[in-house]
Amino acid sequence: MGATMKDIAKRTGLGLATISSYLNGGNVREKNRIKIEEAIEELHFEVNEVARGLKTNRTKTIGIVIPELNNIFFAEIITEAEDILRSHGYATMICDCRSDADREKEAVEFLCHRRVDGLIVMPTGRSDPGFRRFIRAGKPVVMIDRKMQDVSCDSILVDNKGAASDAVKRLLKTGHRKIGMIAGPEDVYTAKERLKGFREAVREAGADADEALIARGNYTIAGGAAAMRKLHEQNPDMTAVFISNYEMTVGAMMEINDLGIRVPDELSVIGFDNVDFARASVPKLSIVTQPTAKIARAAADILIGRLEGKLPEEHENEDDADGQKLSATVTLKTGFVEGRSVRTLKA
Amino acid sequence: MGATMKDIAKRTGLGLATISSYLNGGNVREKNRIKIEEAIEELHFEVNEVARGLKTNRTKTIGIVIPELNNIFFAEIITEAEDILRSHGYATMICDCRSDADREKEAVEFLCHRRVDGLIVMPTGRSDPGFRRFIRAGKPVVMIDRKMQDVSCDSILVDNKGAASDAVKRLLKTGHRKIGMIAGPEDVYTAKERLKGFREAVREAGADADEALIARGNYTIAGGAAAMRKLHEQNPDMTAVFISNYEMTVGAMMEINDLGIRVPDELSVIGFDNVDFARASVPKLSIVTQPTAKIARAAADILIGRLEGKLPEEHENEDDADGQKLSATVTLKTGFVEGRSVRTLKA
DNA sequence: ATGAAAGCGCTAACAA
DNA sequence: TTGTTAGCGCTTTCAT
Repeated sequence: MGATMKDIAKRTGLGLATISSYLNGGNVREKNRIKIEEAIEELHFEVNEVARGLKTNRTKTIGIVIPELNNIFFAEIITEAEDILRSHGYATMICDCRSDADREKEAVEFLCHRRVDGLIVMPTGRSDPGFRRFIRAGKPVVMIDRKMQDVSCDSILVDNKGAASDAVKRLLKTGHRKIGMIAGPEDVYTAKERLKGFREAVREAGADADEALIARGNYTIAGGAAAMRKLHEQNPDMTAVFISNYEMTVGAMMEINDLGIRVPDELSVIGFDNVDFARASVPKLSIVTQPTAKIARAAADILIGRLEGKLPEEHENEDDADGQKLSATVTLKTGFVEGRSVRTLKA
Repeated sequence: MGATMKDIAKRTGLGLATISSYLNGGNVREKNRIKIEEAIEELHFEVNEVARGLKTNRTKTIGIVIPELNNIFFAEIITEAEDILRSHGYATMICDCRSDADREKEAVEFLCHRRVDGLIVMPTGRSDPGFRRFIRAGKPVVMIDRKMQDVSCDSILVDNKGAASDAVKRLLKTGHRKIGMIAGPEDVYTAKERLKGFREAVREAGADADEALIARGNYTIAGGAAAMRKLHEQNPDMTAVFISNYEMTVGAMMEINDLGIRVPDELSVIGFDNVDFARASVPKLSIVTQPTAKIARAAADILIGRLEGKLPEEHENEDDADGQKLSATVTLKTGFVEGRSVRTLKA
């Protein structure tokens, strides 16, 4: 099958070390360089990254664990991250854990066995995904969309609270007082933050802070639809709604569609995340956007930095509490795309 | 760092072969089994898949090459395929090549170096993605959404022609005669097939077969929007339009939205692929759907079958023309989801 | 700059 | 059933 370095060595009459040196950018006499290149060409030699990985203990592979691949927000991040990582020679192993904590743990373990050099994780819920061992082994982990106090790893976050608060303020500014919110799961970090932002803005403005104006939607399409229906039933006088992720935005729009509610005449809407969907909606939706490409780049850059730059020294003594200090947290700003789904009230 | 088999051997006083046998499901005396399990537990031993891969020459890793990860159709397939593969112990390395033929080649090469055991490819265009060498090495390749005559690998297809023809027939049945189509790129297999189906149905029914009723849209949102505009301008009397993939459906809907065209009163629409989008549209879109889960399962099953079952014997003599016969082609049926975007004409 | 040799962690023959 | 040993393809001292 594939030719090996030995074959190249035989063919050129050189030693293994010379070939290896050539392959890794070392100095090789001009004459030999040519000989080697010829041999590689003729024998169709390709470095066996597996063998290299065994020897160097670095697989040049990054594991990515996500709740759902089939979700534009995550898919965009991964597309970008994979691109950057591959351009640095890193392969990407993706594990979709379908928003399930057990699968998440399995995935981390799976990737552990595969000896990935680092991990990008977008944790599903509250439970410990089990990558402590990973970190203890000195391998870098970057978390997206979640902060863990007791684990020392880098985090890439978005200003979720600010984004929600900003969206609500836009509604308030146009005269809305009875604003509903479709919130995410109680145990998800981003959902909590977004809800916080909502509450803060409502309270500050002295608008209606009735808890009945808040419905949980579980971050799914079905959840968004159900929450929309509930909000509509419980709050006949609600004039606007803020939906806090993309899937629920789709679900809510379906429900609005089904209920025959006209946007924005009867109900103003601010959604989340997907520009294309927003632009294709009738009327165009106003939405909060997240900087997916930046998130991906930040995650990939930090990971590569840790891997190739100055790694935080592996602490021999595991009970060293200082290890924590080394982790970084990047917080990115969200955006807003204006549509035609918000009505200005006369009142 | 991680414990190795040697450590387990020392700890238990057993030989390497016994440990290996245990790990691979071989027979081990009860006593020893327990000893081994204890040692594994205490030492936190985990098999090093890299070393195993080097030895067995099987990495238990599948490469997936796709045009766009950030695309629901592909994302759904990958989610499912990854799930199945992982449940069989295979890791998945994904390469997004952004619909670029050069990147596609790079990706295949990249995965080749990584010594993946097999490949799932959804080829971008016409050019040879360069996986011939792969096949020649006896490694299985499954192609999705494309057939190549001169390469012997398995293909998973969908009845694209039938799907398009069926969609058009629905329009014809409701009285439409001037039906536009937003077609995909000329060099993409699925696009060609869908266009064929459209033409066939139109011709059979004796409806208007004016070429001006066909606009190319490049399978992108922007392309779909531009094509929609063009169709609208060139065919003031067009009463229906069939859009042949998801991204273009979104784009077309945006444009329809911008142009202020009312669906279905002024224009009937049949789109493609994304049920959620269709249900969230106003009015609900009628669409052709593809069995993504089945596609993924077929691809994964065939691949695993080749890998674990009776591999087609590696032909010692490469010029054996008979190798071809062994490849399978699976063709799956599409579905249709009825919305409210098609108007029945009185005429 | 180059060669010889050891060894990464595992599997697989072969022996016992 | 279990132990011994060689070796997968590479990198990496250590000599030269």
